[in-house]
Amino acid sequence: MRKTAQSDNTSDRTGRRRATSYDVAELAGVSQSAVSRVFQDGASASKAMRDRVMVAANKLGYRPNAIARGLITQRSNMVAVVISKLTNLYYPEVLVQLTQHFSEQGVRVLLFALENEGDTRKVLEQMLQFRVDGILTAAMFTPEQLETIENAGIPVVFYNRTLKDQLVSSVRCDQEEGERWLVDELVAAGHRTFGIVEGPPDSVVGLERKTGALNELSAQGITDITSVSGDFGYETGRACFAQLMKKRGSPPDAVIAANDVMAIGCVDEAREGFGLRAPEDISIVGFDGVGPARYAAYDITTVRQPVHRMTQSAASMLIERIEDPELSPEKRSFSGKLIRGGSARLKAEDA
Amino acid sequence: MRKTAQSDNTSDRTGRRRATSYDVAELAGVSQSAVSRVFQDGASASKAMRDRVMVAANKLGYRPNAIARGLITQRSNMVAVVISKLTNLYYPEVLVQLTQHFSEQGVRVLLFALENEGDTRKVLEQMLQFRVDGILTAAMFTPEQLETIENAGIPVVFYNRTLKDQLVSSVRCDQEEGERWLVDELVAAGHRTFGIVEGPPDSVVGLERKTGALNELSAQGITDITSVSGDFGYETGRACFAQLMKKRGSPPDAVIAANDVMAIGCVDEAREGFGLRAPEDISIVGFDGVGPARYAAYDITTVRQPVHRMTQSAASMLIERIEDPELSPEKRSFSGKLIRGGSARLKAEDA
DNA sequence: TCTCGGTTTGCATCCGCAGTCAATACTGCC
DNA sequence: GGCAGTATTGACTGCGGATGCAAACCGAGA
Repeated sequence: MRKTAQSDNTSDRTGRRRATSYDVAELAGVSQSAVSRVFQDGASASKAMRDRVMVAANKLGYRPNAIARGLITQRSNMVAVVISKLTNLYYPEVLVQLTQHFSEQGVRVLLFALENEGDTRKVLEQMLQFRVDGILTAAMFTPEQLETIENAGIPVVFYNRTLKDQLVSSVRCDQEEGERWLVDELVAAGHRTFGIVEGPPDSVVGLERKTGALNELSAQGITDITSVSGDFGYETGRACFAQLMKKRGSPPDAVIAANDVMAIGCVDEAREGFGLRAPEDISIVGFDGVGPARYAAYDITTVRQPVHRMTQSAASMLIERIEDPELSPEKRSFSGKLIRGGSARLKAEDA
Repeated sequence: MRKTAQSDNTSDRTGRRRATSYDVAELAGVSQSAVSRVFQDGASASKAMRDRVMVAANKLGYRPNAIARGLITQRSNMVAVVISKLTNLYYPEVLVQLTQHFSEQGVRVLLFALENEGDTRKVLEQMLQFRVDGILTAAMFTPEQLETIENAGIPVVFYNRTLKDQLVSSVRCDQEEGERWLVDELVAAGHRTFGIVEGPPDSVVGLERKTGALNELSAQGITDITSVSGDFGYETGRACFAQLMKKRGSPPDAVIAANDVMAIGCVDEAREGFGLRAPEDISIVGFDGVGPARYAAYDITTVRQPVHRMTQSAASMLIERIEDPELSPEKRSFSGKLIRGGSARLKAEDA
C-alpha cells in the first residue's frame, strides 16, 4: 500500500509534499488510475467520475507531475532550443516566436545558450540526459554529434544552417540568393569596385553570405574586391570600414556587409572617419532586416529574412517529426525580401 | 527481474530504446546501484568499479536519465525563466547571460514567453506541472498566483519588478534614481519645459520610470510637462514625438523617453518631421543603454542598466534559495550608470 | 427477467534511477 | 593469523503516473 495523505496539511512551511494522484484518488474515493485518466486527453471517464476527481484535485491543488508522466510515456514534452551568442539574436523575436509556436502545441522549450558555437559538447550531453523530444538548433554540430543524436532517435531541425550531404532537416533563409540580388542591383547601378565586410569565420551564415556575394560578383565580372572580417557587431563594423579604407587607399563604390549591424557601423565610420556619405559617396548594404536598419538615420538597404515564417516552419517541422519519427528529412529554404533603403544607390525599381 | 538488454542492438531504425543503468550494470557485471553511484557526485565507488562501469557505459552510449533522476530526487534541475514580449529583450544578453549563469551551476532553463504580461495563468500551470526548482520572472504575477507558488514551495526571483509589500526576492535597476539623475542634469542645464514619452501602461518598468521622472520634475519645481504614451517601440517613439508637438504647439526643452528605442524614434521624428536637431534644438534622453543608443547617429544620453551584474545576481539568488528554501527574501537594487551621450545638452561634468 | 455489447473502473506493473540497509571485502595493526 | 574498523557493493523499495487486462456496470433488446 502507498502512503496515506499526510495528516497535517496546512501548517508546515516550505517544501511541503505536493499532492499526488493517490492523494486525489483517496479524497475522491476512487482509484489512482481513475485520476490519471481524468487528467489525460483521450481517456475514458464518466462525467460523474470526472467531476468527483476534479473537485478533489482542486481542493488539494493537485497538478499532474510532468516529470513522472515523462518517465512512463517516454515523452518529456520538451524540446531543446540551441542558440549561440553569434546567433543573430538581434531578433529576440526568433526565440520568442519559437517558444510561442511550441507552446501552442503543448511543447516546452529547454534553452541552451552557447558562449561560442564550439561549445556543443556539454550542451549535447545535457540535451540527451534530459531526454528532450526534439532539437532545434541555430548552432552547428559535428557529424559525430549528429550521429549520436540520430542514434538516440531524436529529431533535429537546423535553423539557418545546413550540412551539405547530411540527411537532416533545416529551415533557412537563402543567403546566397539575397546576396545575388544585392550584387546585381549594385552592379546594375554602376558600382564596379567592392568592399566586403565578412562575418566571423565560424559563422555559417556569415560564410554563406560572403560566398554568395563573391560568386555573383565574379559572375558579373567584377574583380576589384577587398574583404575584411568582423564579428557581426557595431564596433567591428566601424573598424572594418576603416580597415577597408586602409587596405585600398580609396573607398570602393560599394560595401557589402554581412549583416545590418555591421552595415550601420560602416555607414557611421564612413561619415565620421572619412567624410563619406551613403548613398551619395558610397553605397552600403547589409543583411537581415533588423529593427535598427529601419531607423531613419540609417535606412539600410538590405534583405529581410522572413523570420515569422521561418520560426513557424521550424517549429512545425520539428513537431511533425516528433510525432512521426519515420518522416524523412526536409530542407526548407525561404527567400528574403529586398529592402530598397537609402544607404545604397540602386537602379530604379522597374514598375 | 527486469528486462534483459535487447538482443538486436544495431539494426532497428528509430526510437531504439536507450540504454539504462540496468543495461550498463548487466554488461559490466555489477549491480544497478553501482552504476547509479558511479554517475553521482558524492557517491563512493572503487576505481576498479568506476572503470568497469564507464567502459560498459561508453560501449552502450549510456546517459543517466535526468527525468527519472528528477522523479526520485524531487529536483528537476530546471528553473523557469519567464519573459514577456514587453520585456526589454532588446538585450538578448539578459536571456543569454542568465542561461549561462544557470548552466554553470548545472541548472537548465525552461523558457516561457508571454504574448503579453497578462498570460501568466497557463504559464504558471505549466511551470508547476514541470516541477521547476525555481522561477525567475520578468513578468508580473498576481498575489493569488504568488501564493500558489509559495504553497508549492518554489522560490521566485523577480527581475526588474517588485511587488510592494510582498515578501518576494527581486533584482532590479533603480529606475527612479536614474530618472532623477537625468532630470537633475537637464534642469541644471537650463531646461524648463518637458515632454514625457511613457511606456505601455502595463509595464512596471515603464511606470517606475515615468513616476521617477515626474516626481523629480515636481521636486525641481517644473510644471510645464506634457506626457504621451507608447509601447517601447521605434515607431511609437516617432508617433509620440509628433503627438507631443501637436499637443503643445511648440517643442519642449527636453523629452524624457521611457527607453532608448523610443528616444531614438523621437530624435528621428524631431529631425525629419519638425526640423529639430538634438541636442541643439531639443534635448532627448532615454533609458537602458542598449546597443543602438551608442550608434554614432544617435548617441543617446541615457542610463545604462548593469545587465551583467543583475543577471548574475538574479541567478545566484535563485540558486541559493533552491538550495536553502529557508533563506529569507532579498531585494537587490542596482544603480544604473549615466551615459552622457550627444542627444541632450547637460551641464558640464564636474571634474 | 436474462443476455449481449459496450463503457467504466480498479488492479497490478512498469518507467529509470537514488538511497537505505545489510552483507561483504579490504585495511592496518597487534 | 585474527580482529576491529572502514570502504564497497548489492538487494530492494519507492518517486508519481500511465496502461493492459479483467472485473464490474449499464442499458437495451429478446
